[in-house]
Amino acid sequence: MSKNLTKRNEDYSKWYNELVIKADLAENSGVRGCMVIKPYGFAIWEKIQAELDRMFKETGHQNAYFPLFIPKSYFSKEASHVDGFAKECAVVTHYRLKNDKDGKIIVDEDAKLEEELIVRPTSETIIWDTYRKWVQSYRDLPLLINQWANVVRWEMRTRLFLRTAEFLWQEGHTAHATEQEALIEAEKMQGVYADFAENFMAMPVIKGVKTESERFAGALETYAIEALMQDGKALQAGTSHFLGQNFAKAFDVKFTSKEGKQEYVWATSWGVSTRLMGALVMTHSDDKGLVLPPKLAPIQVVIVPIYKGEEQLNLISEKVQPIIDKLRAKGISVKFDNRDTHKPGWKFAEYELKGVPLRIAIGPRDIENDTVELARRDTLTKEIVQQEDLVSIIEKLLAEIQESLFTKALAYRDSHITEVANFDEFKEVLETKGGFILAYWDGTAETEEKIKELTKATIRCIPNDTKNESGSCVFSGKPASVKVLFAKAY
RNA sequence: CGGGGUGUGGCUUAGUCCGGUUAAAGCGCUGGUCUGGGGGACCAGAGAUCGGAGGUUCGAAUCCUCUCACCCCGACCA
Repeated sequence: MSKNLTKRNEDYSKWYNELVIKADLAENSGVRGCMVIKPYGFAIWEKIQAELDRMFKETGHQNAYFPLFIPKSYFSKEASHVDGFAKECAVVTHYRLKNDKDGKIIVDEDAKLEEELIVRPTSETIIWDTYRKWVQSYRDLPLLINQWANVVRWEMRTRLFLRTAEFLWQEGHTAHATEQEALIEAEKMQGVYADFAENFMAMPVIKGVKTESERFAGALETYAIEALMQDGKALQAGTSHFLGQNFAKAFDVKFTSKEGKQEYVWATSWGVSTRLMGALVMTHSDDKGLVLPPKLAPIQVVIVPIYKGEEQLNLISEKVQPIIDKLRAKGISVKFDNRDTHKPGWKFAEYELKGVPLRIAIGPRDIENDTVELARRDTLTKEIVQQEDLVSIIEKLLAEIQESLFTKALAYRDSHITEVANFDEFKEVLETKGGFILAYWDGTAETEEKIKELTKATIRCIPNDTKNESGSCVFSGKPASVKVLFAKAY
């Protein structure tokens, strides 16, 4: 491992790429655009999954699993959906290989599929084709299903976690009897995502709705949570869609209402992906490596012994064991790194790189004084504490770190929402300061497109808490009734 | 998919323009000794058909042709 990470202010993008690899989160694979998620990275993802899964179930959802392959005919039933994904689909055309005359493995042209299969870029079509059979009466509704799966979107340019050709995610797909209920569901899940982002990832997000051009292919409304990264670029961290009756109509999913009438069901879908890993990295980490919020850190506390010779190590191990037991009893994950193959200094740097929130160092001096050295990853501060106070201090500190990461990220985010009144200011802020720009927008796709062309900034969302005010559009000067958030985005 | 670039031990690179001993260095790896409160030192080792195929030549990492892969910048996207 080379010693130094590129500094964030030198090259943020390079810093990110290096960090993901050096912190052992993921690496590129032999397959273009596809990553290998390494054990440490996957452990974080598992924590994200576990918590989200709990939240989904708490809000009444059940998990299920639908196929990886989608028949092309299903896919083409919803027109705008096809338009949105057609350009990035992997297609399975054959089902057999054979040896050619030189002994090379080739595709067997005789084994052509009657109907080609799309590798799912998302599962709306196959799920709605299934829901048709599941839904007959209003009594079968609502249908509240989630699946954890991988999906494939054939991206031209990929970056670990932020955009990969294959990624892991969850996709919720719900069916409701009324429009109102589906709308509430879509908004509810946006709230679940925001809650998760802020309380577990310690990442402040803005809840809002997407403009028509940024909307999911096939949705009537897309609710999103938008986060701000340290380099001033926005990142869409989760989306929840109100699909109206589009998929119900395309797949003929009807139910008999209480009144005995045949009606189409109302739909939502919502998802977050391994992209959250990228968001997590870019929200908190620093030039020394990852900084993980305690609630998602695979290792919350690491203990590094400092010793000379086996005898001292044994003595320290004895002292450490009750500490480990007490911490584990409190549900805190602890690693005692007693490897003799690495030096303390090396380990310190290693765990800083990996973002372990708290580090305990314990050596002969501490044994004498019944103390340990306790170091915080987020502030890089160290203090000497008495062993008897250790567990309660750690509990408090973990909570404090979680809180402080959020507060710090929030302060950064809030100081990077800049309201502008005209387009010169807009460009000025975008170039010099970055972040979100709050401005009046006339509501037209033309304006949105022009601004994107000229500045590369897009409308990230119309914030939920926006007030109905009137002003003039930052670009066109035409009357405008909403303020929206612009930013350059990942 | 358009423009640019790079492929040399596990990693990062030098050497390529201008062909000529046994392909070089740092990191990492293995063994050992000393060490141990912030990536420690020294000694001794292992490890490369120079991305692949073909060609030119007495001789190719170096020149030519083809091919593959990856990276960066654009268009597209969670």
